[in-house]
Amino acid sequence: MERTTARAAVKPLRADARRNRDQLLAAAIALLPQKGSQLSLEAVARRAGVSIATLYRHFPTREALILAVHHQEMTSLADEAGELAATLPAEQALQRWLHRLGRYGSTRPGLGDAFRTAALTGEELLEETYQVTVQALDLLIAGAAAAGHARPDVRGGDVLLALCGVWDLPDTPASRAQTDRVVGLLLDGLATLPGSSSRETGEAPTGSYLPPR
Amino acid sequence: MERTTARAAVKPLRADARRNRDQLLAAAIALLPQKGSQLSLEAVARRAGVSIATLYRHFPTREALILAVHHQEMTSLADEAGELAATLPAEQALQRWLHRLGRYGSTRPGLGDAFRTAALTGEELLEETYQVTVQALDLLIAGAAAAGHARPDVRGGDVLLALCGVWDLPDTPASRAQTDRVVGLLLDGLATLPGSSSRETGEAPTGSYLPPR
DNA sequence: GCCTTAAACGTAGGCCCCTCCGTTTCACTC
DNA sequence: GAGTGAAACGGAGGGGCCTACGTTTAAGGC
Repeated sequence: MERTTARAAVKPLRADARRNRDQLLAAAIALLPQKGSQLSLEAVARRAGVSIATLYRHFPTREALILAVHHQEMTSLADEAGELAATLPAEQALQRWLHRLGRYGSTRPGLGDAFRTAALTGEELLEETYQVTVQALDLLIAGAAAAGHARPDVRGGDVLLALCGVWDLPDTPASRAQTDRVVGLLLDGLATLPGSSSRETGEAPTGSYLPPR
Repeated sequence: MERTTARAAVKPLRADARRNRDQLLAAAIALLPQKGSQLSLEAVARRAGVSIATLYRHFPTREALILAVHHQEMTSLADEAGELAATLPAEQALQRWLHRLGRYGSTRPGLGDAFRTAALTGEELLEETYQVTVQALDLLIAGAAAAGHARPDVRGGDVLLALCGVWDLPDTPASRAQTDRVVGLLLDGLATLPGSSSRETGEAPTGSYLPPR
């Protein structure tokens, strides 16, 4: 697992750039909880004491900024996935972590939007925070599949996109319950192996094409 | 089923208003396929030959416009749900229709975004097109649950939100396959009854609170 | 300590979003 | 067919998005 691929090759930032980047992140962290994914980028720049152009130089898109804010937390959440996989039966590891991910995302305004956009703009760009999350999911799914407790044909990206659909909702008891229901639904779907599935009787998709990677 | 609730009570529009509304819809239909959910509302207004204020008067939000564009098609898709429920075993009806919905949404740029926003802004406003879809899903799920082929604790809105997360992707073979995988995942999750579920061993959510409605 | 240069910066401007407010137009009555 | 009120309309403006382009500044060599 080399999730920090091609990271030693980056030049260190110039001092002023480093400082501005940190101030932008701090400003975004302060404004995100209230404004969610529709925070004003100009407001972030103002609060950081830099121009809007500087913000765009460091974070070329809104989603890049939001994902950068969550990068550290998401990375350590992904590390937990590795630990769970090492210490628990594969099935439980997957269950625990997916519940954790569900809770995490539903209390982070804007994260769902950012993940969706990251998935959309093509995984080519290896949007880092997104990739870290998908890889953690892939790891857990592969583990459970190897133990015969999950189907192998579903990808981490599939589960993530389905899950983060409910993250946009405001954080209320009702939407927390909804997140739990969706997590449970996805887990049960994952645990249904081909053969015991009821899917064969439905209108079959035209082909079971699986994209590379 | 009275999905056209409180519809006879609305006054007919004035002639000019009716005309402008139609022209706005036509313009949106023409622009949506290329631009998706980020089409320029000013461009829609220009193409329709009206001012931007008129657009906002008819469609107070971007999502209202997009959902209005899809209203007719979504309504007839929802009608098909009723027909399937009447002519097929409940389980198959659910499967067929969900696959159909998956395909439909993934070829309608902007629809996923609009549904997510409709869910977010509170179902109080009974955003019509959204409600029609959720009700169709609820109907099918209830039917399958009554036959013992679906769990009763999952709501149409849950499934819809999870599904439309993948709709934003551009329409490629890869993303069509992804939509199929997610639909399959959700169907299998729905078909897993409490008791046969593997969920009990995981980290349990704090409560099984179910919101009213 | 100066010089150089690539890196980083801010200003300005075009476009879009959305709303306020004064004006126009339809529909209905007499 | 003129009058009237409510409904619908457009212009204008403040603010955010994003980029082009000219200016400033940090970092390393001498």
